[in-house]
Formats: sequence, C-alpha cells, structure tokens
Amino acid sequence: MNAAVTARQSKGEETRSQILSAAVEQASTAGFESLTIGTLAEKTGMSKSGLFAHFGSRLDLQIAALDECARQFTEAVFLPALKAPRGVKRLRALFENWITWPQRAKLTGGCPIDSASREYDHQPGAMRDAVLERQRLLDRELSKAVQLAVDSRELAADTDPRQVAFEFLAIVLVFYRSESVLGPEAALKRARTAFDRLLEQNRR
Amino acid sequence: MNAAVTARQSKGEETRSQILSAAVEQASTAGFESLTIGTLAEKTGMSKSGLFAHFGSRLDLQIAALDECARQFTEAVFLPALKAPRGVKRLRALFENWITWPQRAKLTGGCPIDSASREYDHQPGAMRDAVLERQRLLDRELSKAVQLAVDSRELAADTDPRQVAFEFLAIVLVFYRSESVLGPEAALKRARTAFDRLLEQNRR
DNA sequence: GACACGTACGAACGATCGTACTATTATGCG
DNA sequence: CGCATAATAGTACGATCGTTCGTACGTGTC
Repeated sequence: MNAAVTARQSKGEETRSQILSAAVEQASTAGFESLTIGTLAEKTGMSKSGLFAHFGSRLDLQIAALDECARQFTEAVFLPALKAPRGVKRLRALFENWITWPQRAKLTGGCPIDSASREYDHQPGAMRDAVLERQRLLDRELSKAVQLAVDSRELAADTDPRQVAFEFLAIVLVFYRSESVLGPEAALKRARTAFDRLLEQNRR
Repeated sequence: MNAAVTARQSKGEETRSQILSAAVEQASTAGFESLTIGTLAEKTGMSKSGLFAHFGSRLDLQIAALDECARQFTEAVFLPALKAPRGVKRLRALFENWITWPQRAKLTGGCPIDSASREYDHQPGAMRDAVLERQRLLDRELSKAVQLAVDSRELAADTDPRQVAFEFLAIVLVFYRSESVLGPEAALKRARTAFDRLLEQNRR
C-alpha cells in the first residue's frame, strides 16, 4: 500500500485534480469556452471517455475548473494577506498578491477569473451565475478590508469603502490588460503608482 | 438600374456589412471565438458557403469583425469628442462616450473590444496582433488628449499623461466589468466619481 | 444575343464536438 | 488472496466545425 506522505487522495481524486490543473492552465490562456473534452484528454494523456467520466458533462467540468481557480486565487491572494496587520498594510498585501498571483500560480495566460467574467458576463447560464457569485463575494471581502483600514484610522473616516474597492479593482483590471501593451515592468510601475495615489487620496 | 439614394454600395458590399453587423453583435455577447460560419449564416439567413465566400476564411471574418468594431468605436467615442474643446472638457466627453458606447451602438453584450483584448491577449496569431495594434493606437490617442489638457493648463504641469491615460482606462474597464455586479446605475455613479477624482487629483 | 462576372446556393469532405454505451483494467478493503 | 467497485479505455452516435467544389441566377458590357 502506498503510504507516501502526499497520498491522502484516492486515485480518482488525484486524477481529477490533475485534470483540473490542466483545465485552469488552459482557461488562463484561451478561456473557459476553450475547454473541450478532447484537447483536455490529450493534454492529460487520458481517453476522452475516461476524462469525461470524472465530470459527467462539459458544463460540470467548466464549473469545476472555475471552482479550482477560485480556490487557487483565495490561497494565493487572500489567505497570505491575512498575515499582514489589518488596515493599509493588509490592503497593500492584497494588491501585491492580486496583481502577481497569475504568475506565481504559473498561469502564463493571465488571470482566468478575469477571462471568465468577460466570457460569461452577458450570457445567461450556470457559468454566469457562478462567476457573478464569486464577483460579489470578492467585492464584499475587499470592501471589508478597506473598512478595516478606516476603522484603524489609517484611512479618512469619510472614506467610502465600496468606492475604494471599486477603484482597487479598476487598477488590477487595467494592469492585467496592459501587461502586453506596456510590458510587464512598465505596467507594474503604473499600477503601483495608481494604487499609491488611491491610498494617499483617502488618507486621513 | 437601381438609383436609390442609399444605394452607394454594391449588392455584395451591402450583404457584407450586414454580416459584419451581425458578427459584431455576436462578438459583443459571446466573444470573437464564438463567431462561426454556421451560426452567422443562420442569423443572416444565408447559406454557409454564400457567407463564407465574402471572407475566404474564418480568421479573415474575425479580423473584419474586429475592424468593424474599431470603426464603430471611433465613430461613437473619438469623433464626437473632437467637437468638445481641447482639454478637460474633451476628456470628459471621451469618458462619457467611452462608457456609454456599447449601449448606444445597441451592443447588448458590452464592449466587443474588451472581449477581444481578453480573448487574444495571450494567444499568438493574427487576432492578437490586430488587437494589440488597436490598443497601442488607443493608448496613444488617449494620452494625447490628456496632454492637451496639460497644455491648456487645466491639468498640472507635472502631470504624467500616460499615467492619467492608464487610470482613465482602469475606470472604463472596471465599469464594464461591474455593471452586472452592481447594476448599471450604481456602476455609472462609481465610475463617474472615480473619474472626477482622477481629474481633481491632477488639477493645477 | 453572347459573354463575363459578381453573388449566392447545395452538397459533400474530414475533423472534432459532447455524450452514451459497453468492456476492461486497477484499486482498496475484508 | 479474492472480490466489489472505482477508474479508465474503446467504440460509436449525431451534430457541427471550416472548407472545397460545382453550379445557378442576375446584371451589366460588348
């Protein structure tokens, strides 16, 4: 019996997570609509039917891939930021984690959640529902983090946390989008400058 | 001979532009990768082969659709803004036109250029090349418009036009993305608030 | 009236799509 | 070990994909 330290998962679970890993990478570069049973089977070295059996439908596969993205995002962005003290420091950590997480997660195609939100924003269905739910959750959590900075009196008392969260996201999105146009270093610099100004503006 | 007033285009050109109109609408909601010969033929009431003959390949169709988007964008956003006086007024006009143009162009699926840039940002090929070229052009034109506001002494002399253009785009992008989450009115309000602050911050 | 040409259609191709079935192999527990 | 079941493979299906080819219908020119 294989009692290796890492072997907590059954064979099926391990395979499933390998598939999802490949799916996330694929979605990162080409979007969730590019996830097909055939190409994913080829990439993982499985048969179409073998892979298919793990999910039961393409839609379920896409949703599972989205869930996996959200899991990785939380792990790479939110959780580590909780180690920073509440307030501006945590906001800064969140921001840095946010704009660097695709690279750290080896997602060469950029943030897959960004992909998903544009892909399904205007198309009714299960994917849109799932994406919107995540967006709302994210927005809420981010606003909370801003509120903590107000509570700790690092940001002005009349700060609108939702507005700051809105502009926070604005910078993240334009960063993702401008990396190819400006180059990664220039985009990073512009994004950090913008974020510094956002904080400065709401300082008390 | 048909000498109708509107008949400047030949039959073929007219059909072609009808196809592209349908294509742009489709790309708006589901992206350029969703443009298929079959569905587009059905939507326009043509045969696959008849529609295909207008472009010669799917890729050429996608590129033509992207060009059409750019044309409509210029017409709806940049050209009308030129009627506003140089400087902050023109910047405001640009901003308002920018965030409202999908709706005014009857693109219920949102800005198709936003779709395209996310779809092809990380995929080499003709579409990516075309998108990036447009992005660069846009960025340059926007920066110029900001520079004019500096020249007219409405913005501070030490303003970095590229940085302002960067943050301008940031607000536009997050607006597009947050319409579904916050609702159109709330998103509009947040975007305008952010834009006002961006201008205020760089006022001389 | 003959001819060329622009325009569109219909049929067919090989490939790939998602999915359904059956069969085979691998795994883990008693 | 032996057996139940999980996991994977194989095969086949109808649909749709982009594309090719041959053809027919107009329309305007010699």
